[in-house]
Amino acid sequence: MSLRHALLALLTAKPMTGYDLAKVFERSVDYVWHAPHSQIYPELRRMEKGGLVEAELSLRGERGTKRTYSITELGREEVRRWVAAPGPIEHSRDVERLRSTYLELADYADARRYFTAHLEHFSLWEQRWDQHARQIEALETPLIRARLASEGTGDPRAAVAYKVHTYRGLAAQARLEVEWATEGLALVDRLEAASAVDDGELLGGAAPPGAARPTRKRSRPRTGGPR
Amino acid sequence: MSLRHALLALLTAKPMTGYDLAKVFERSVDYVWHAPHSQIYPELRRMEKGGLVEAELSLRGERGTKRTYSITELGREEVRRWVAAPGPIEHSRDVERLRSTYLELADYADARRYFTAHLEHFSLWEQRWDQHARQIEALETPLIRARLASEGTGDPRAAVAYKVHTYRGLAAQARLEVEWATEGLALVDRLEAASAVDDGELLGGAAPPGAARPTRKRSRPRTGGPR
DNA sequence: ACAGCCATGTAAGTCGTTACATGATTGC
DNA sequence: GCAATCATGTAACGACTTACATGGCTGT
Repeated sequence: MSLRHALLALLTAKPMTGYDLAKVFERSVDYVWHAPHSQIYPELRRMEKGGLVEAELSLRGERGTKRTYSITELGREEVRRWVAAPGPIEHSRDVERLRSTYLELADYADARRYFTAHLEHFSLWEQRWDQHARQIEALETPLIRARLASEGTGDPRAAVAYKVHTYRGLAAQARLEVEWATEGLALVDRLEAASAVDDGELLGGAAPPGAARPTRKRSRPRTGGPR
Repeated sequence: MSLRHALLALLTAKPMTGYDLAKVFERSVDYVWHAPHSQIYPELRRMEKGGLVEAELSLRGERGTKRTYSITELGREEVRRWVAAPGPIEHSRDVERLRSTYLELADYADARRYFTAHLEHFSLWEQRWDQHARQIEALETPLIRARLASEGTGDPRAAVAYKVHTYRGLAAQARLEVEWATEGLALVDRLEAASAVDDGELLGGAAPPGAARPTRKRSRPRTGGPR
């Protein structure tokens, strides 16, 4: 139920509509979680029923109603409880690592594409997270300003410090991913070079000495890339 | 559909039963993904229907049937396609970071508990992943031996190298998490010290000069920890 | 005989993705 | 008038969790 707590946490800063919240999730700034509006609207309704949030209605045209949600005291308690209750940490489930475990099934060109895409993705995110950390530190985002202006949300210096620490942590993670991908590219180079040497030896007629190395078998010809 | 590909990738090493596969996922070794048997058995059936795997049946008692699955050529193609096709990297969705963003809602003792639990969790995993990388490098796990003995699975040196690189990457990630949590603990100390100083000043009667600092308001008394 | 592991499943429910669907307001 | 953005929903489907349920084999 993390979506619920993410929404409650955001609403401690200021009242927002479902649309606002979806924006924060989707295209913005507060990037540690993600959810589409199709998940957000029903969840807000459920939370309203549960008394965790309250909606202020305003009409738009004949039929449209805009619902601006604020967190209730019950909601505040719930989010406090959630932050303070650690609970066991979830299992890692990382598609990219899963894929990289089996890169030997692809050819060198594909492996390079894989690591290159990884590198580009995470160097983009490193920048985003790092910049976001700096913006929060400088109190430049609307959300952190709203949060500091709001009452009953704990020590404001702590609010800033924890967020900065979180986003810097994410940036450091991304930096590590970039390093890992760079090393991955170097690894592909080494593997390809080693394989080329073997082929040379084989062409030269001399089998590698002593090695009980299993047959290297290409189950089908490579489709692209020089070798 | 990563479960499907994880299963297919494991079956490239050797034929296994659902139980074997669940073991690999749950309590073992190949830890980059996780799935319970309740997810594995139906998925194997679906893959069998789709012709990606084949089951060899053996009877156990009157009614029991053991199904040992092997990957088919179609399955091999599917897993190769999956490894070679990068596809966009998924959004990060990290409950722990989400929580740490809002630690100001908890008290200092809870924040310390949070970072301590994080630290312990990831230092355990760092060891596991690092050890696993070393075991694969030394060809000590049954699975990597089976894989090297099997045919048509690409360059065996690459198979080892990519796995080692993956698990070392995971270990490095875990190491970073440990550092992050350690810094987090230091941060809590600093925040608490700063807050104690403020209280001292306030008790001494002198308001801090010039600062347009928002009111620090404790919405309810802290429940634990010295201050 | 009993414990522990081997072995396979079903069911209910939640969470999340993707696509479908509608309409209002604002600025050019 | 049109495009972009504001604003809110539903539906179908797939992924994942947790609990329930059953029975065989092996060693002590």
